[in-house]
Amino acid sequence: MTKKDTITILEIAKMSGVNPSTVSRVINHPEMVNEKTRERVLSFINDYNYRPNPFARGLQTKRSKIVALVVPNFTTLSFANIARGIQERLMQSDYTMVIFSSHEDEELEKKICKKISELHIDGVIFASSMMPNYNELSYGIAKVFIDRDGSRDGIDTFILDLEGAFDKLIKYLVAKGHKNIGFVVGDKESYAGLKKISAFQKAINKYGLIVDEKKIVGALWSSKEGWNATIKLLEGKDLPSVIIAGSDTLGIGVIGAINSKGLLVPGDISVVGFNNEPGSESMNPPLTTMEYDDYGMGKEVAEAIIRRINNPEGISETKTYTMDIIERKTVR
Amino acid sequence: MTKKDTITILEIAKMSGVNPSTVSRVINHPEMVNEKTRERVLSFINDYNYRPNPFARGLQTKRSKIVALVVPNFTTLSFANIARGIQERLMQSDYTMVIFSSHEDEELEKKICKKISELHIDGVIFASSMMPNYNELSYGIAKVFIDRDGSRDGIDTFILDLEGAFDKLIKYLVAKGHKNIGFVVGDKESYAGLKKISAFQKAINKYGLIVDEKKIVGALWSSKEGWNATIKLLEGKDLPSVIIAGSDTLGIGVIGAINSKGLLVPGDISVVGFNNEPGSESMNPPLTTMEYDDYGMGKEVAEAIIRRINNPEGISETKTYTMDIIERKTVR
DNA sequence: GTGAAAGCGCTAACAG
DNA sequence: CTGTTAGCGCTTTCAC
Repeated sequence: MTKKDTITILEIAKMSGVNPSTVSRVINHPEMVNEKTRERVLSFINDYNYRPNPFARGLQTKRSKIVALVVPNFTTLSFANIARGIQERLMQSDYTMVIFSSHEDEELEKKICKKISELHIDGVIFASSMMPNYNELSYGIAKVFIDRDGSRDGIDTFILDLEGAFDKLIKYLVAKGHKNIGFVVGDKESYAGLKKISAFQKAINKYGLIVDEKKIVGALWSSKEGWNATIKLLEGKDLPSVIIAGSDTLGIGVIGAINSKGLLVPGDISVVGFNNEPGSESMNPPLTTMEYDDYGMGKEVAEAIIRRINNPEGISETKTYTMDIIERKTVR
Repeated sequence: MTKKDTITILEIAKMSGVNPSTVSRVINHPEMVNEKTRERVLSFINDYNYRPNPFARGLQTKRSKIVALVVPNFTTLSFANIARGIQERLMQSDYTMVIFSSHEDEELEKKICKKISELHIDGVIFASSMMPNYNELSYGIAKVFIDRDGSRDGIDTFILDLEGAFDKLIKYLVAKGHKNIGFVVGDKESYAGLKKISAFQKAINKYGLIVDEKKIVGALWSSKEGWNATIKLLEGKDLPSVIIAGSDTLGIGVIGAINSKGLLVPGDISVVGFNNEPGSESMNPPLTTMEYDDYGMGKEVAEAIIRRINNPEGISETKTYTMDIIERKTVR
């Protein structure tokens, strides 16, 4: 009720004593308008709080000023932080963000891509999504990938350097004397799981250890699953001296399982998590974990998609984010 | 590239040998069209995968088929689940969801409301948002409230029954012999915090205990804050026999702090969390907590906003969600 | 049951 | 630098 319902460009034009097209120029190409005229028009725009009707504008420009973010789920904290960064940066440039969750379901993702095309969304950010469903998108829509390499297709790419992360981590563990390393991955079939496994193996080899497949156990991404997977890991005689969890949430379960066997962390077995999720600092004992700047990544990703929308032809870039070890109390 | 770029209603009309208005009717009012014609038109629509241009349609109908969800943050898990429910239900009816986070910042929320009006969004779902910034919205936009009572303003309302939850919980604790109950609230200034405090006090009184203000300590919503707040609670001589945490995340810190003092959970002090966040089942020991069906709530909320969009005058409804105790191992 | 025509509000040539 | 004009693609009276 605060605002009069529909003030149009025509009315602003009349009041300012100019043609609608001049008002349009004031908004879209201010430099083309004489300063005096511009100021006058602007004052009416402000007084009446005029905003161009996005439908009419979109019909003409074929731009929606909407960017979509496609994530595999809403609950992974890291995505929430990325989303926050994206949202903030996008708003600055007058874009609106819509989020879609694919639930790691290929069919759903296909539907989402269709929807995105139908809505005439200007750009899409794919965060760790399925394979190339994105060709379901209308041709020419701006794209940015998070955690999936699109550089061959000329798509800007933001990658989390998992290989570097595991390199750092294994090196650190080896330096502490650990040789028998277990890994509770998370969902082995998921993209994130697959990448972690390969990075893990690579680092294990690099530091002269032997990859024991039995020490790599899968679990869906919940603590409970982490617990169960860890129990399996603990069944044999040959106990690992440290267990890496694919996420801190998983780590909760790992520690729980270890304790349930009457073993202590880190006295008997050390534990490392991933992502520095809230709570990990206050666990008992506080969990050593790996982290990166997801919020900052979100900002940069938003920056990239805006750039790409305005310059579809520009050469694509790849940016890598490194992870750092947050040392706390679960590694001995 | 999969799809030809722009197939319009005109082209479909030509191919089907009818007027554009007939195609429009097939889509929007199929019952007005002769069955034969309808089928023929429909077959072309499907073959060419025609979808009405949302700009043109919106310009005409003043509807965007977009619903906004305004949340105080992206990271609270309960919101993520609500969002998932909303998204799923909305997609079924061909609506798109946009999410905005206000960061509990009133200015930002005001800006968001403006933006929502500008975008001609059809409906807004406010999840535990600030005071009545919603009058910043354009008049007549459909509204639904989560966790804030709008019934006096004729707004559909979905409430989490915190009073009922605390009633249940305190009753349960009293039955187990607890008389000295501490409460690590979370942010005392936040809406959620305020409501929890008042529900807590009410229940305490009802069961004949005395409210000791010193036993109600604030904290921002992180585990670390929960830890610090708990340390304060544990400073006096008069230790509580049970501590309620405003969220499971907080609960992690509570348990950590208790342990850090050389005390055991639940041996020395019992702990109860809120929201049954993932991981709480696998904590050590598994955390007793309160839960409700946030995902289901999301679905119903979406249902309500769609109903409201299509029938702005209907009488408003209020639905209350109850919380249940998930008994695990932290209460003795 | 269907067609014709107008117009939603805006932007972008094209003149001047 | 500014006005004129056309038209984006759709829905909706109003006739027939």
